[in-house]
Amino acid sequence: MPDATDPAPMNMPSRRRFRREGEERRRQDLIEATLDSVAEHGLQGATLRTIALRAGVTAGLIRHYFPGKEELLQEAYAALMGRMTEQAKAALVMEDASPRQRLAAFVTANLNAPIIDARVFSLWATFIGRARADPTLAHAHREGYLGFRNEVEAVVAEVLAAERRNPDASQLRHHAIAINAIIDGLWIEGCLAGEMFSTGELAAIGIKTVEAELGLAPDGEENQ
Amino acid sequence: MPDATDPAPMNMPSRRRFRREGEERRRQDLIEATLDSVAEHGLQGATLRTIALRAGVTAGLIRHYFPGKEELLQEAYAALMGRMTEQAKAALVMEDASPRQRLAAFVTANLNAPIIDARVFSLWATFIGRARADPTLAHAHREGYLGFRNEVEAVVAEVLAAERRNPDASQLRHHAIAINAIIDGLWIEGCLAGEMFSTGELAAIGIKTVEAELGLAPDGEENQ
DNA sequence: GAGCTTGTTGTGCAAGTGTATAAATAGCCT
DNA sequence: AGGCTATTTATACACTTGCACAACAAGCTC
Repeated sequence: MPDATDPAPMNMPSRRRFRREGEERRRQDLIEATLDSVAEHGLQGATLRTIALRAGVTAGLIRHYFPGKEELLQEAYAALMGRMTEQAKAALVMEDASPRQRLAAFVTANLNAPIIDARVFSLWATFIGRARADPTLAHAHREGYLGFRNEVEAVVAEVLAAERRNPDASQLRHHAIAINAIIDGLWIEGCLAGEMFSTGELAAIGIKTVEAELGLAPDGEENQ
Repeated sequence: MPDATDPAPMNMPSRRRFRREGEERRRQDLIEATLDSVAEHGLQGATLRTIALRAGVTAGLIRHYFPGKEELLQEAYAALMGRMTEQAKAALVMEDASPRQRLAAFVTANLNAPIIDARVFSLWATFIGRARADPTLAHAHREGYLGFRNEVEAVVAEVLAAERRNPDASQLRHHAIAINAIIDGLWIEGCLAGEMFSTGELAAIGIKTVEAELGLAPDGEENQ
């Protein structure tokens, strides 16, 4: 009579099968699995075993690619920020568009998917919450923030130049700070309560508010 | 024969001395210690033992006041949000002030200490990062956010009424969303990079941006 | 195909986690 | 002062965590 307690065939000692992936591919997968784990369970829930399970490997492998958990998390955060700013800046390099149109496109890009996304926001908040205690994170954020704000300031300068206005450096800086705040604030609202806004509504509000901040006359297509 | 393995003096059985504090006091202390721990070490570093140490008690006591760690964290978050919104709203109840002045005071209150504070921001980010996975946190945030936005919308209505403008509900809502975003965005900038702004600078930018959003004529004290 | 490199697995371990519970004592009531 | 009770301490426990390491096998080179 066969062994009823053992559901598996007799070849017990067989190890788990595996494939050798390229180094870059594995690192990428592990980073992605890390971001998924953090987004879903927070930093405390993102254990090496959880991450490994999600990446389809066993926990021990992580140590083969990263010195420790700390470094894995840092690389994951860097990857996240890189992706976000990259997508955001992409809207700025449009050819054949007036500065004002480029600014509007920038705002629109930042206030729609995939930038407006609950998962991304959750990750951002989780990591940024540790920035105060972790100088590495703080520095990474500072760089990203200043880069972003400088982009904004550059477009603003072009927009105002096209309007034949001549703001001084201080005014320019204030505009950049304010516009950055508008985008960030609406981004948060959209990520946290996305279903309260219809499609494109946040972008429309954003453009209107930014143009009001810059003192631009309302566009021809809408009045009041 | 005496126990030679015991390095301590003979009066061993002495326990740690303690005082019995009132229930409300102890709960308050534990919540504060929890917020401190979370702000300093993140959610993962906020262990029961760390919290207890900071509160000057032993870990076991926490279970006497809270069913579990989860509930302690939830109460801590509620306390944090309560304190923040309370301080913010306080600026709105000024007597003998025009709506426009009250709005300006509201913006100013939200863009200075103690609302602008790296520790508070760190806590906010840490908790809000878990909102997606924790319905309790999500609900608490939603309530706070809507309450805040409604306050803004009410003042905006008064301000515009005083200016003899007659916005419809949709315009009012958009103004509230935008102003909320401006405040939130500047709040983040101030918390994360406070030393980049001079005192009162953020509040000044905030007021100017908000008034531009509402289409208010610049105040008499400043031009351009 | 044989052999070698190294990516990958599996197991083990010490430290730390939240929770449970028994033992002690501070401080009120009489 | 003496006792009672609830607050507080202290210890135990089962479990998880990050990390270390030895065994293994995938897939290249010859």
